[in-house]
Amino acid sequence: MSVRVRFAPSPTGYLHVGGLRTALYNYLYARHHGGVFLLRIEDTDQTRYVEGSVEAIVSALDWAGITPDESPARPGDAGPYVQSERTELYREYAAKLLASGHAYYAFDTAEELDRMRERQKNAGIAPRYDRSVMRNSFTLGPEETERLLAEGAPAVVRMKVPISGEVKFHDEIRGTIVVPCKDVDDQILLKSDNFPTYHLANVVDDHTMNITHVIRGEEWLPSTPKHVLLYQSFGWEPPKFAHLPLLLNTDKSKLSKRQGDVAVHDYIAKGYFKEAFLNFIALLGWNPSGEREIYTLDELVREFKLENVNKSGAVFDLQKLEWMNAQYLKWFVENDHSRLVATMQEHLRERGLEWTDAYVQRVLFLIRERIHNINDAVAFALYMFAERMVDDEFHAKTWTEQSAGLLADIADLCEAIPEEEFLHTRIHEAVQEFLKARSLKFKDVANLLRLALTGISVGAGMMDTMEVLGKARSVERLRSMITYTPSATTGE
RNA sequence: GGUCCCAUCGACUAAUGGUUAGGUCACCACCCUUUCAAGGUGGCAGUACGGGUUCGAAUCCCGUUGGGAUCACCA
Repeated sequence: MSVRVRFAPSPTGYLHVGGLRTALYNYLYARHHGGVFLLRIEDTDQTRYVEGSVEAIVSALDWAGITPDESPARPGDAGPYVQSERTELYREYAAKLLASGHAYYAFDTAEELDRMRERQKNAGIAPRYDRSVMRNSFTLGPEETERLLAEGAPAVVRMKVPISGEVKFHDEIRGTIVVPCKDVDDQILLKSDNFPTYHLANVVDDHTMNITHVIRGEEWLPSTPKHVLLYQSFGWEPPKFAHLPLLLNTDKSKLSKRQGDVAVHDYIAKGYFKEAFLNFIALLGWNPSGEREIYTLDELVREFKLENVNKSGAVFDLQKLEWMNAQYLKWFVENDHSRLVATMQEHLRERGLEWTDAYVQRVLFLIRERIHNINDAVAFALYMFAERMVDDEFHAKTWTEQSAGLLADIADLCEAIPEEEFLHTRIHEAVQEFLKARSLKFKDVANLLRLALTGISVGAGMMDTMEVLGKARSVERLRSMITYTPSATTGE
């Protein structure tokens, strides 16, 4: 049977980076085996639904390029796999379980359940639905149950977990897992509002959608025995399970909003490349056993194997993400810069600045090894796009008695170079000649030039910077520095 | 607390019974140098602990400890 996997988020806001990794592994697994990757929206809890989150999830997936083969966002496809649109289906299946004796009705109120849990807590035992004392088909008897139902009393359907025995299943990543039935709760399957809970909907959907592999986060491991029991009750062959290690905060707890950004959109907004981001999260919990760090999506597809997925959680380390993004940045600047130039143009427009693509590209090339993220490019080299802002501290440290004279001479010397020869090699030549005549080293004027040309102490090489800046602007900046006076400080 | 999962440098990981326990990020030093980077070279740093099994254990088994997840009419 060919592989069919699904990513099944619930629409409660945004796509979590852990969710993206789960989606990615599902996608990689499907592509690797020539299978199908599906998206299913698990929205059976109407109270938690957040407007617009389905679109947010779909757009994040789209950004990453791991688009589902069939999805609710693509009308006309085999979907729609939106659970709230299939509630009738779950009710039918709940009825089957009721009929076969694998489920029963319960009429307890929220308060009664709270009290039950309170008692259990005080007695030091695990909170679990106590079938023998609560109000349900068993304690009430068939007639009373029928009467309550006929009256329309609020009722839920609970799964009837065997008293003894054990549930056993195989996890593709963790091996055999065994849990005693006595530790499995009589989970609610159908809520009193007639909506299914996750457990029922999930099992019914995975079966009816012919899902072959359930690849999901480790947080689902504890409820998997319930699911296995449900498959058995229905007489269905369960899919294969693979529970992925969690993505962790620095303190090793489950990656959460409290300790940093967890929404994929946050990282999109920060300017990370999808290639770098995918590469990075792919390697969190999985490794193809080599010493390589950089992989394209196609390469990930080719290499991906469930058996290489790790068992233990992985800390989401921003530093490594930064490094990886910088690697991709350099590569893109040198090989495929159109997207980057477009991004920079956007940032320039926001500042009311206008430059040609060709110029923007030259600046980008100039600074490509000094930034990690394309979003930093314009701010980093703002002096290339706008008037230079002089850092007064740098000025104070750099400026000496000789500075004015040196700048005047170098400005003259630059002026003498023909426009079309204003290239870094030619400028270098001229400056060296000048320095030699004065018995000076480049070191002696480097910071002065930097001050005049960029205003700040950090940046690309001076000759290259001048070439990109152009003759006119270079000369102008050198000259205007001569008469520059630092803005008056309050002490003066 | 019950149940389940997990355990190699600070972080991500490689090594599936025999390696001086390897690589990457971060950190440190040096080189390069025109500041800052980038790059190069080197360094720091790990098999949680205790028992077994074996000629031989990071690797298999048991226990301890530690961490995590989960225990809703949420997913």
